[in-house]
Amino acid sequence: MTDAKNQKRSVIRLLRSHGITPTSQRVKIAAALFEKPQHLTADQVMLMVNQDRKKVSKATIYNTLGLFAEKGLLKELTVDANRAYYDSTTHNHHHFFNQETQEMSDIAADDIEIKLPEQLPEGTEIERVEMVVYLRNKD
Amino acid sequence: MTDAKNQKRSVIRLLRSHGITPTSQRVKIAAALFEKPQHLTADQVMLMVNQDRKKVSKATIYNTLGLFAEKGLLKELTVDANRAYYDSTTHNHHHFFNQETQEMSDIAADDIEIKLPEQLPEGTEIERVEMVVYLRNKD
DNA sequence: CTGCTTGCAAAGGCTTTGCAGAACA
DNA sequence: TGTTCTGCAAAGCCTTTGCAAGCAG
Repeated sequence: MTDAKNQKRSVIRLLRSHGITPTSQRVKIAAALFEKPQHLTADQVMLMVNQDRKKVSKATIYNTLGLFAEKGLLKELTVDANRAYYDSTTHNHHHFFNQETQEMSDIAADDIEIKLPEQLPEGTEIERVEMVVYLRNKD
Repeated sequence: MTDAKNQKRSVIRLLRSHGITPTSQRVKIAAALFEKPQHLTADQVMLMVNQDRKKVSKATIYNTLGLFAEKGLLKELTVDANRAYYDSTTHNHHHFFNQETQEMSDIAADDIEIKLPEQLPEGTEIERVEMVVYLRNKD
């Protein structure tokens, strides 16, 4: 069996295991996303997925990214007020973001240390912690 | 002299000290913002400022908030993909953000501890660090 | 078959911009 | 008087939504 077919199968398995019906569009999007750890905007996903003849519509890209995030396959990041970024790696970690180049990279878990406050506002609990180190180019 | 007049004078001084020509609209906006530490969206500033007869236009609100942020009077926060928040306190600190209520609050500097990575991506330097603890209501 | 998905285009929310008139220095 | 600022409306960008046609189970 070819590698491509194997990859497709494992993507389908991944979707099913998260309660997502694997349509051809979703499989195509998932294959692009989960190929490697990366941080992508909806537009970038659109470009990756629409290289060939069979196009996936913008609406479906957005709906699918939203669905994947909701089902825990992706993490939506709030690093840039102008557009959403989706992280194909969902384990807990943080980010560098270079605003000049729009490039994001991960901060390895053991390169950072955060001691959170013990006192939270009345009646609340932590949902998640997002830390972003904004960078600029030197000189 | 009245307190209101004194407050107006100090706002004008503040603007001038940051190289901003104090027009009546800017003074009005600044007076609302710097009354106390707070986190406001453009819309909220609009509401605060337009209680009385003399209205400030939406364009001017946006332009002024952008100008204040550029001149270092305000800090623009990226906590919510849907809208920008402006923090009237610019010293370095972090935030709680309750997504259900849209409420933000400060995390006191000594309630938190962050050890940043020593290794930054090639050719970059840190511009700022933004950490947000996203909250949900308990139960 | 019956419901879930897709694609298109239109609508929506926040923010920026072009430009003419008003205010400032 | 020359420059800067304001307000209005229009435009822009990213994202969501309504709906008819298509596909999955």
